[in-house]
Parts: sequence; C-alpha cells; structure tokens
Amino acid sequence: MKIAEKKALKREAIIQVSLELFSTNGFHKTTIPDIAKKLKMSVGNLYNYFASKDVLAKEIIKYTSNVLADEIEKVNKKDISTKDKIKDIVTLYFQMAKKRPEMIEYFLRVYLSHREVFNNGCEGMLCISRFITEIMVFFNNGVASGELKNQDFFSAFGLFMGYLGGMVFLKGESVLPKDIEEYIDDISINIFNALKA
Amino acid sequence: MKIAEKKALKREAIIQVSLELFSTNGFHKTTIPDIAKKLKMSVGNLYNYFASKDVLAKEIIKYTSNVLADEIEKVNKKDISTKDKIKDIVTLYFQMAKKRPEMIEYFLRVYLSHREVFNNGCEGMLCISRFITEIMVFFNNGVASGELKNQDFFSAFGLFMGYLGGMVFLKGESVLPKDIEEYIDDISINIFNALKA
Amino acid sequence: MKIAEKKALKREAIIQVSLELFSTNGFHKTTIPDIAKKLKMSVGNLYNYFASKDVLAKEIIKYTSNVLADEIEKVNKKDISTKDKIKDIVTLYFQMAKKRPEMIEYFLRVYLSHREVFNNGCEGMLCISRFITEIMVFFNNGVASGELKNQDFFSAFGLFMGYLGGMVFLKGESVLPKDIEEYIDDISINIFNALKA
Amino acid sequence: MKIAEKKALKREAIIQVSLELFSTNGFHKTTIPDIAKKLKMSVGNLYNYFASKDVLAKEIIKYTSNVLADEIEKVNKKDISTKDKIKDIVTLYFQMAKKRPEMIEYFLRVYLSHREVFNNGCEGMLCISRFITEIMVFFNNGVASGELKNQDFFSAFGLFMGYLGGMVFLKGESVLPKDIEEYIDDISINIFNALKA
DNA sequence: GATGAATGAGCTTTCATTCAT
DNA sequence: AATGAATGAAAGCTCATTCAT
Repeated sequence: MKIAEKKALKREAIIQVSLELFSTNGFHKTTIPDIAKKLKMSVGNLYNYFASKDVLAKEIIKYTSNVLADEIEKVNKKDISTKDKIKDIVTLYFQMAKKRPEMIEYFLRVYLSHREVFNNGCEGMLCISRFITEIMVFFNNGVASGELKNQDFFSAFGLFMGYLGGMVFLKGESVLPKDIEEYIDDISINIFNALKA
Repeated sequence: MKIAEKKALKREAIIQVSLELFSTNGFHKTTIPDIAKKLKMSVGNLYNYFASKDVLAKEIIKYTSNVLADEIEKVNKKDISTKDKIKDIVTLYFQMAKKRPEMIEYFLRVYLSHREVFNNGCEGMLCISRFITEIMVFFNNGVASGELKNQDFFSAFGLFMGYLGGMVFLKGESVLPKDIEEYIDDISINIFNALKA
Repeated sequence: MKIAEKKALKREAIIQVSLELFSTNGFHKTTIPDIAKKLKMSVGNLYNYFASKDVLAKEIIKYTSNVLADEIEKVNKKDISTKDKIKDIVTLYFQMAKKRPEMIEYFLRVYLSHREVFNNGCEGMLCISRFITEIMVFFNNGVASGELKNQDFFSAFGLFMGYLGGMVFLKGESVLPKDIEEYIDDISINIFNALKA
Repeated sequence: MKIAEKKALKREAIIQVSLELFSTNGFHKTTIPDIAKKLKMSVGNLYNYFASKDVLAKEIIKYTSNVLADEIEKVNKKDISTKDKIKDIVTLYFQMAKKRPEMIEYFLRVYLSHREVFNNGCEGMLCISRFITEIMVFFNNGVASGELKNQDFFSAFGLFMGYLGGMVFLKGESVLPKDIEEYIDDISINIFNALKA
C-alpha cells in the first residue's frame, strides 16, 4: 500500500474515533490524549494529521455532512414522488441515528453549540454546505414538480432539519416512548403536510 | 425582610448575566471569574449563591424554561382557535429570539449539548418540565377540540420545538435572508398544516 | 448571669467544638464556618472570641494540656507507690482516649504536626508546659524516692508519652485486636520496668 | 531502556523533594507548585508521574516505610542478641533522624496526622506494612529465643515506635538538652528492660 | 455583641500543544 | 513518521478574615 493511502486511512480513523468521542462525551470533555489513546497512537503523531483540535472538529463536521449528503443525493436521484422522498430521507436519518448515533449527535452536541470553534472557517454553515445543497435540491425539485409549496427555502429547511434533529435529541434524552424508527410514518406525513403545495 | 430580598435580587442578577455569557460565548468558554467580573462581584461570593458552575447552569435552564412556560400558559388560556394559538406561540418565540436571544440560545447552545452537566439533576428533561407541560396542554387541547390530529405527543413536540429551535439557530448563523419575524406567518401555517386534523 | 461569665462559657463552648472538629476532621479540613455552624453562631462573632484560627488552635492545646495536667496532678498528690502512679496515669490516659478521644487525638493529629501554626507562641512546648511539669513532678518524685532510675528526664518523658500516644494512634487506626483499656496492665508494667531503679 | 530509567529516576527525585518539603513545611503548606519549582519541573509534568497530591503522599509513606524496613531487616538477619538488636535499631533510627530527618518526620508530621489523606488506600497501616512486619519479625524472634516477654505484639510495637517517634518529636521541638545520639544507650536499655522476659 | 455577605489570594488539577529524540 | 515527556496558562473552587448593618 502506498504511503499516501496509509496516511489517508489513518486520517479517516482519527476522524471516526474523534467523532465518536466528541459526540459521546462532549467536545471539551474529550482530550487529545483520549483520542490518541483510543487510536493507540501518540499525541504528537496525531498532530501530524490535524493541526489542532479545532481543525479536527471542522474536518469532522465536513465528513459528517458529506456522508449525509451522499445519502440524500441518492434519494434525490430516485424517480419517486416527493412524498416518498421525504419518507426515504426521514428513514435514512433515523436509521443512521440508530446505527451510527454519533454522526447525528455530532450535529446536535458539537456543531450546533460550539460557535467559538466553528466560527473560523465554517461560518455561515460553510462546512455543511453539501448537506444543505442536497436538501435544497430536494426542495427545489419538489417545488418545480408542483408537489411542494413555493416558500422561502429556510422555512422548509428549518422544518425538516429542526424536526429530525429534535427527534434525535429526544431519543438521546431517552424520553421517547417508542423506538425512533416507529415514528418514521407519522413524521414523514407531518413534514409532507407542512410543505405540500 | 430587606436582606432576603436583596439576596433574591442578586441571585437573579447572577442568573441573567450567566445566561447571557453562557449563550454568547459558550458554557466552557465562560469562566466563573468572567461572570463575577461582569457582576462586579467577587468569585467567592458568587459561590455563596450557587454551589458550582454546573448547579448554576441547571438553575438557568429552569429559569428559562419557566419564563417561556409562563408565556405559553397565557396563550393556552386564551379563547382562540388552535391555529391562532400556534401563531401566538411562534410569534412570542421569535420575538423573544430577537429581544432576548440569550434565552432561546441557551436551550440550543448550552442545554442541548452539555449532557455531562445536565445529566445529574435534569435527566429526562426534568428541568424544563414546566415548558414541556405547557406545550402538552396546548397539544391536548387542540386534539380535544378536534382541531389537531391525534398522534404521539413527541411527534408534535419535536416538530414544534425542533422547528422553532432550528430557525433560531439559522438566525444565529446569520444565514436567514429575512428578519426572523418575517417568517412567522409561513412557519405558523406550516406547523398548523403538519398537525391539523 | 454576668456578661463576663456568659462570654467565658461561650469561649469554652467554642474550644470544645473546635477541639472535636479539628481532631476528627483535621485542622485544615475544618473551616471556621464549620465551627460557627456547629455552634449556631455567626462567623463574625466567633472572631470576637478568638482573633484567628491559629490563636484558637493554640488556646485549645493549652486547654487540653491543662485538663490532662489536672488529672496527673491528682495522681501525683496520691500517697501511693510510683508503680501504682504509673498505672493510674496509664488508666486515666486510656480512659480519656475512650471517653473523650478528641482530647488525645488533638495532640497527635493537630499539635504534633502543624508546626507552622504552633511555632509562633507555643515554641518549645510552651503551650503544654503544665502537662510536662506534672510528668516531671511524677518522675522526680519517683527518682527521689529511689523507685525510678535517675536518668535524663526526656528519656523518661519520651517513653511515657510516646508510648501512650502511640497506643492511641494504633487505636485510631483500628488495628488493636483488643479494647485499649485491656492494655493497661501490660503497658503499665512495661513502663515501670523501663524506668525502675 | 534509557527512557524508563530516566522516568524512574525522576519519579524518585519527586518523592525525595516532596518528602523534604512536606516534612519541613507541612503537607498543606506545601503546594504542588512549590515542589515543581524546587525540581525545576513544570506543574503539569509532575502530574504525569503522580495522579494527585494525595497519591504522592501515599507513595512517599510507602517509600519511607520500605527504606526503614530494609534497615531493620538487616538487623534482624544479624546473629546477635536481642538486646544488641534493640541498640542497633535505636541507633539506625536516631542516625536517620540526624542525617535524613525528613524521613522520620514524615511519619510524625504527615502520616500520623492526615487521616483524610491516607484513609483511602492506606487504611489500617497498609502502606507501612513492610516496616511493621520487620518489627514483628524482631519481636517474634526475641520471644522465640526466650529473650523477650511474650505479650500482645502491639504493646511492644507501641512502646518501640512511640518511644522513638516521641524522641524525634522532642528533637524537632529543640527541647532536648543533648544531641539525640547521646540518648541511644539509655533508651536502648529502657526498651530492653520494658520488653525483656 | 451579633450577623453573614463579601473579599480575593491561593489552591489543586487539566490539557492543547510543542519538540527533542 | 512516530513518540510521549514537558510546558504553563488557566480553570473551578475554597476559606480565613473583614466590615457594614
């Protein structure tokens, strides 16, 4: 294996492990030595891959945003109704919240609330732009096809993402009486009703 | 009873100032000396009012929850349609986001994302229970009157609060093309459409 | 009751409570507010009785020394053999270690080990001089009567007091297999054998 | 294995310096920065060697106990009378009190009187068990050979150690009229007379 | 005399980051 | 590339003491 490849793999491993620790234990409660230890790697070497803890945090949000964007992109390319697309997106979101909760929780518990970290380099949601773009594509297609009401994009985006995020937060607080996947139908319908033409 | 009154006032002043600093600069980036300095008070004396930074954080979320709950309670008591109540709640929420942004941002930037802090004593949303109760009253009344669809409360709660929180987050990121109050109509309608019977 | 009397009583109460807390929890772990609270007294008022924590500590050692000296003085005045006096002193010491352990423990856990506190005003065992004097009286009488070997006083003092203190320390560590009073006979004999002419 | 050696050396250096400072200035009056400064080492790095001030205190008492135990062990292995062994032990104890007073004083001024610190992990004299064991070996041998009276071990231990500790305390208070080594003969005889069969 | 809110220096401990090896 | 010992600023919190009431 090429050196560059190995480096790329280790880089991704760092992102994975940090993502998990930041999401689970909080950004400030997770130390660089914590991350290095879990990776069986030295602290110094970790700095060969990411120049600082803040840079690492920003790379993670980009990574996370891209993973989600990829999934939504697939849905966007499907030849199905907007109503079905909504259900697909809700489904993939909640499935990810179950299988890889750290991905969603990173949005809620790290990105959302550490403005001091993301202000330099991620301002204006720059680092999650691919994700936003895909939501925008979904929305514009729905409007174009006459299935969705034409309104300010952010009215729709806030609904979609606030709603899903809110549900995952409730899941994290262990207050939901049912498994989160059992909410897929209700929530998809609610979103569709809110946005439909 | 002069002294007790003065103490209560100072206690509230601490809450106000901490709320502001935590919301603006982040929980971990705000130090106790920062708070004391802004209050022109000694660090030691601050600890006469709150036993720790974590306790202070929990008192603030209770305070904030109560302020919001009071407002929503007023709406609940009004003799108007559920549709109008939704608009009233959205309006008061966005007005507060403009006038006292720190109150709403505290939910998003402190409460939502510092589980380590709120786990001991606020688990399961205990500390915001009055707020949740008022939303529940609103929802149950709407269902009882036949205006809202009967569904799992959390499906409705997540929509309502995730949506509003999401919009305030977008406002905080300065990505909204319009003033947040201009979204009141659209968003109220979206919520009503999502929840109506 | 006269004001002066009331003050003297309160002074003694402070000494008693402080003695107890210092012995049980350690000098530095006991705070002035702790003492005031247990006395149901304000911190400020406590300072009307003792100018500082260090002064209080010194008054306590004098008080403790005097209480023990009084008891030993009584033994010294008895018309019994030196061997019996030894037994009486050991007995009273161990009885006090049972009934009022804080008195003996204060010697071990506060006086012995906080030189920084007792250096100013109690140097050279000044504050326990009455206690030392009574031991000296006991020793000199024993030598004069031919019952004890004539040797450097401190050789005898170290034996007597080190031994008894050591036993109380072992009691405090809960390592003694028997109740401390069951050691009275053995230890009295050991001391007598060590010192006898 | 260079690095591990260097680490071990530094660890021992920290113990030495802390032992000295704790003994001389008191446990609570000695701060971690004090120790670091004397070692020309950063505060943070000191914590790479000992997890807390309390852990450091416990490691020191183990170290001290082991040094003394080593010396007593040598005496125990000698083929000499119990009377001579007593003299050897007293001699080594007082010589150490002169050459390295901090070692003995640590027992008196730190270990003896900071139960809060040693209660977690050193309870029941666990951390000085090697030292106690050697005294026990000495005592049991003397009893077995018929030179010492058979009695409860703690009666003998309290005498031996209380006595020696008491003398070193008197030395520390500067009240002894003679150099401590001049007491060796008297005290050895006193101890032998107290314990002999 | 009595109160307890107020002070602020000082404590232990943490941790992002560096750099000699 | 890789190591991890070292740095040191800064955090949360404590507490003897003061002083206005």
